[in-house]
Amino acid sequence: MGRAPCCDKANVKKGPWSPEEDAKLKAYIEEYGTGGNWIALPQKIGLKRCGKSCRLRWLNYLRPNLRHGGFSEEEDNIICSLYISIGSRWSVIAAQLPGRTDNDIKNYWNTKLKKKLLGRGKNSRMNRLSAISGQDPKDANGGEENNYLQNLSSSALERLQLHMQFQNPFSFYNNPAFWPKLNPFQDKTIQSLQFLNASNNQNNPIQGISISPQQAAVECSTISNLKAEEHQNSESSNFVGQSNYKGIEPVSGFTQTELNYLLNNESADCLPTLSQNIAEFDCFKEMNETKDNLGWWSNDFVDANSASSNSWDSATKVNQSEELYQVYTLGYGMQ
DNA sequence: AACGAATCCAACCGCCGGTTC
DNA sequence: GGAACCGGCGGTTGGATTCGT
Repeated sequence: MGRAPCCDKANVKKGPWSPEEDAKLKAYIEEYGTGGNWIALPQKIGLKRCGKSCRLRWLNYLRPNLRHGGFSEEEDNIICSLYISIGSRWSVIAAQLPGRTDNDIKNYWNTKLKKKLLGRGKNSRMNRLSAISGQDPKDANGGEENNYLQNLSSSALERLQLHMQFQNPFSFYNNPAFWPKLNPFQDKTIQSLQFLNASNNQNNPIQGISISPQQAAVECSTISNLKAEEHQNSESSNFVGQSNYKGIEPVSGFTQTELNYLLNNESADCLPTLSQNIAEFDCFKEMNETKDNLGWWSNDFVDANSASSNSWDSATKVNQSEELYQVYTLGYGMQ
């Protein structure tokens, strides 16, 4: 049996709100509150609107103390940092920015901040390729890479790209207590890695691999429940302080200086590791060009997932880890 | 000035989890 | 216990606006 619609869609108005509708809704809520029932609200007021639409209008536009546009650099940093840490949980991010709505932040990220952030890295790569080859940067970045990108969800890709710009000292594979029980997906990864190892020249082991296939598979797996719970438990305690967002220490480990560099073109001279990584920044550079370093994967993968996993249900975990598995296997030509 | 492309953002959609009955 | 209901959320859409040629 299907779910009953929240309203009679044939008799509700859709589209932009008129000033009269806004005034009615605002006046009623300010005087009587929502009454704990958005669905019944439009009928009480005499609005031909869906209750959900009323709720959205109130929350995103009419309620007091809202700010629109004009995001500060500090807010940019917070949004960026939180996005990298917890993903597209806009309501959580909005909770750290007084006066901002999740919708506003989501739009701001999608239209401006994302481009600002990822554009930097992309340009760095393009410029580097251009300098090396003398080619037009647009041509230097082959179509094959674009095919990889098309196979990824934007969220997974963005966050992976951002994570790749930094070295994270947290070593997942050095902490067996965090290793989850293997599931079929992980077994698949193991098999792929074993195949990869077997097909590689035994005398030419992949340089720099410091982990076993089992360990790599663990890293490519869904993040362990332990890490998820750990983060979930720590999440609320992180978001405390004089202002709402003071005290946040994102799981990604971005420092203020690093974020300033990414967002505001500040100097990276004082960031040897960062500047090195930025200069080489591209999602699949290491995969495509060297196949010799899995170090970034272990840390970044684990970190990206652990940070966002606290809201995953089991199906989502599988899907997201599958996405990252795609990153992994596509990059190494396993598929 | 005119047109198409790109961008912005308000609003909608559908899913999920919690609550109520 | 489970169906119905509701609020909340993130993803997506499409109209309006701005930009580039």
